[in-house]
Amino acid sequence: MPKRAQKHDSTKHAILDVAERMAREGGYHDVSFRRIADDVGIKSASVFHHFANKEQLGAAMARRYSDRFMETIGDPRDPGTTGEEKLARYIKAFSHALKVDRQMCLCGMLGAEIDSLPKDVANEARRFFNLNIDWLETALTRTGGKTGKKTDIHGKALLVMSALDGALIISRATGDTSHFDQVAEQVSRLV
Amino acid sequence: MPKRAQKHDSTKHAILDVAERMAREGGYHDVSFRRIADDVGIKSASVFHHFANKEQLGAAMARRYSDRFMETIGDPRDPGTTGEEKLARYIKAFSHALKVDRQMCLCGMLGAEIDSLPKDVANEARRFFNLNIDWLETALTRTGGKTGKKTDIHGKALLVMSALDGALIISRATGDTSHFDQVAEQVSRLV
DNA sequence: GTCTATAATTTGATAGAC
DNA sequence: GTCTATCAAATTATAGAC
Repeated sequence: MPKRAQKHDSTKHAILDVAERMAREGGYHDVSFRRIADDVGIKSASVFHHFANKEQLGAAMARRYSDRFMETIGDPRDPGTTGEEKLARYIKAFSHALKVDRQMCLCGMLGAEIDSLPKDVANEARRFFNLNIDWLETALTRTGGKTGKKTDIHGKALLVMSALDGALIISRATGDTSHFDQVAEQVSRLV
Repeated sequence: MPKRAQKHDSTKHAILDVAERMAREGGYHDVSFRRIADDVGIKSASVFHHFANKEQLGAAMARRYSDRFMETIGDPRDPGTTGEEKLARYIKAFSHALKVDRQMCLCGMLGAEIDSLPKDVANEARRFFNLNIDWLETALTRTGGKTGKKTDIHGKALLVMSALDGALIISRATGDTSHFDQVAEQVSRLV
């Protein structure tokens, strides 16, 4: 039977949850071990038992976010759904961040900060964007019952992701979630 | 003749320059009085002579950025240029941030951080977005020789700004400036 | 796995001399 | 307008007991 270091890993999860919330509100530089510890209900020294340093915590946080995001949007090759339905699902993931989480997309935030991030954190942010572009290119390959041109699809993927990330920022900055909806509506009509 | 507190205001300008660069790289929370002072070549106590606290420095920085940006993009009612030309100029301003400054749009960064910003800084960021949306709506009112529908124009303004701010993030995160160009090309064909 | 205690550094900010 | 000196608090991080 497999050995396991801990039963539930609940503290590590809780740390990542709090760190993610902080980063999605104020960015990587606004994440603090003390405040994480306070929120989780432990001491900051205990956080270092789970993550060697802030860079590794940041990288784990970004990696977990990316993995969860990719799982949410599903398989871009799923033959059971159309390109339009896949795009709708992608838009829904951003909408969820805005309206349910009421936070930025973590990697959108990290992307904006990219030049100031420790190497491992920056790499995880980069990975998120590359995964998203690939996913969108695959999902948008066939829309309207037709197979599109590769360069067009690449451009559309970039536009979709740019518009949604930007719409998150604008909606949150203006405090008007309908701004996101109006962008999303146009994005979904793009394909 | 008008009294004036100082001749050139050069230190104040230098402080704002450095603060802006720091904020556009790492966000508001990564701006530090000590590091500003080091870069300018003064002591951190001297920075407090020009700005009472970090919030006021941040607000002044955002205000100056907005004013400069609006001046760069010009008069949206200028009868000498078409809506298409105005949009091209708007896109150019974002392109300049990416390729010349090699930094984020300051207010795009502050917009992402909005929930974690001191009140005055957040208000300046909000002002930037409202000014931009208004500018775009005015500039895009007449394109292709026709006057568009108000709701369409509002939506287009939001999409243009969202896409460009998002494209800045994606291009910087992936390290590929052509990603911005591909988004910009589609945005300019939108009108 | 969590704690106390602590180190070394950085942070925003103030008082007061020049 | 800039400086020295200083402060209280916060930061990342470590050592070692339990």
